[in-house]
Amino acid sequence: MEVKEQDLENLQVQLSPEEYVQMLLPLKDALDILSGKWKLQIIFSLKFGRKRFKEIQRAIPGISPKMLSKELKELEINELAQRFVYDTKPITVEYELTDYGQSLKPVVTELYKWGAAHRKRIIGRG
Amino acid sequence: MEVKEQDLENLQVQLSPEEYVQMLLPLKDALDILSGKWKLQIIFSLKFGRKRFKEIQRAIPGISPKMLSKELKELEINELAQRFVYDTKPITVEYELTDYGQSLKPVVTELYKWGAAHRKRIIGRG
DNA sequence: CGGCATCCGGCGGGATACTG
DNA sequence: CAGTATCCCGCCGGATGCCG
Repeated sequence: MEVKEQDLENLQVQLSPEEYVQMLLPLKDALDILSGKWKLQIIFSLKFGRKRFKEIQRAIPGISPKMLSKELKELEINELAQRFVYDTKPITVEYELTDYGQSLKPVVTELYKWGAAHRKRIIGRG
Repeated sequence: MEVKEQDLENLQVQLSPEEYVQMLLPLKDALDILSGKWKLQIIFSLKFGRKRFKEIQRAIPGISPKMLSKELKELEINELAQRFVYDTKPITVEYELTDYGQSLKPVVTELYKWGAAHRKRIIGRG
């Protein structure tokens, strides 16, 4: 089965249970890579250009060096971020989104937009 | 500080560290509600209409009743899903996205699209 | 059927200290 | 600076059983 993207928003056809499961696979793949507290925040913070390790850490309150290191490594493995080492004293390390990582911008942007709308909604109740 | 959405994609202005932190808040809010393995899968499975508890469970391989119940409750608290109980024998319970929950469709769609592209990329390597 | 209560084991991830 | 190593606690979440 193949579901065309333009049909996704308002799909009316009847699908079998197995077809539902099939349709979930791309979403699961994305979540396997991106879910968790930190990864999308890191990607967001790298959207605006190359950053040093400590800059990322400062940009994301609450993340420990251990977590940041682990998450960046996973982003590297999935070819979403790239690591650059400079032999200065002390050592300098920078991270940057790969072209492939840039392809996540629409995802992050949608999430950001929804979060912003949600904030307004919540604050509006005060 | 206020960042206009249309500037988000390719922001060039220099931001202070504090401004970066501020910009992350909407994303954090969204992640607080949506992050984790299951929530977006549940929302995805409800995109196509009202479903019974067991239907959702069948649509999402690997989720236990306990998890599903807990996650649905959290979606309810955040007014993203609504619960309908019917006094049949045995009892029937259905879930449906609220109008507010529907506002997540673009998020889920972007994630789905990215996941689909990622699948192709991975499979293409063999 | 759609849950909740209880038990329990594993590991995610914080805190702290250390290194090239 | 950019991490690693170690310790260790908490809670996430699976398995099972029960209930309206």
